[in-house]
Amino acid sequence: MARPYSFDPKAALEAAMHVFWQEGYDLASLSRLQDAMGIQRGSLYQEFGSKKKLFLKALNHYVVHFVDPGIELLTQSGGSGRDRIKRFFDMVPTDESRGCLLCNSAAGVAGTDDEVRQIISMQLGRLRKAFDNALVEECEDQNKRRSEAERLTQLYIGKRVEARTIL
Amino acid sequence: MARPYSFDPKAALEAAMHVFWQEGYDLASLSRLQDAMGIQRGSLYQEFGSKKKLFLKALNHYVVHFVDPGIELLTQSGGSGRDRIKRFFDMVPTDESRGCLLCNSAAGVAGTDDEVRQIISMQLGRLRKAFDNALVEECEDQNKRRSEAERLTQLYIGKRVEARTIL
DNA sequence: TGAATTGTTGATCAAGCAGTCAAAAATAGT
DNA sequence: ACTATTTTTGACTGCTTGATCAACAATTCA
Repeated sequence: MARPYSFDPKAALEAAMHVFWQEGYDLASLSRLQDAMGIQRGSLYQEFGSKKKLFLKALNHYVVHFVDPGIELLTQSGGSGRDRIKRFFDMVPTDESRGCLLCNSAAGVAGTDDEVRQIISMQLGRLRKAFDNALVEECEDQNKRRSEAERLTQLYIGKRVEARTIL
Repeated sequence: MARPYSFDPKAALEAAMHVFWQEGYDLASLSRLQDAMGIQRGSLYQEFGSKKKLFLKALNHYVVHFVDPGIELLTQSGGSGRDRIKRFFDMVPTDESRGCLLCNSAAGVAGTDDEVRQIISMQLGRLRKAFDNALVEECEDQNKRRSEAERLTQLYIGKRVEARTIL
């Protein structure tokens, strides 16, 4: 027995994700966010608590929708490991001038917020592990495999950050 | 016939560079900058014009001191190309939690400021060209060389951005 | 010494920020 | 229709931001 929601929290979160993706954490103002989300200030705070909490949920939304599919591709068993890695990099957009929210946040807000830093570190760790998994067939040396997975992770980050510099 | 400077502009610029490096363009407030530079607001504006102009000069200072030496190493003729590339990557710090100002700016302010974007793009282009130059002996195919130079540039960016996520 | 010139200072400005809150609106149960 | 409960609204708060400016200090040249 209460007033029902007039907005879809998932849709609002997605809109917030795009603002953070486009403008970065610092430049994404509450005014800009509430405009994009189509809700008022109070509703935003009632639903999400704070700007940082909203960002963390938006980041999680991004991971689920844009990182997990890649990790799944690397982890599932269709084709050889090298093949899956090739398909992964074929999927990486090079014309997305916003880059990758995870990588942008690594180079940005992760430097001043320890909680964000840990989350980014953990998510990049998942990607590294997925690369490692895809290399398991062709490389038995655990150390070589680890360092190759590391290289591939860095290559992914580099590709997406560099994409931001070419309009 | 006028009052002389009471501060060293080069030293002030270097201090500003470190603030931008540590905190990023947006979070580097004028108050924080003038504290680090040891000068007052008015002097800062008289000498550097605006926050953005100060940043551009600080970025240039960074390039001269931290990027150019690497480019020189890749370009000069000591040892084989592969050897110079190996030495280049041996020099890349992996424990610098601030990462690289150029890469941080690519993932950050380059997204909202076109002039910055172009400068970063140009500087990364210099690095790519230096890699290409170092590959000239061992690879005659111009296309393969270009794409390998691109890979190495992306690897550099990835290494330095990833370094920011591990304390 | 005094006038001219330039650097330095710190108070001040409007604008924008993240976050709060009391009042209004919309529902469900009685 | 009335009450209880929850959401929504937008004005408001105190604070920080980048930038400006008039008064003041330090120097050079005459």
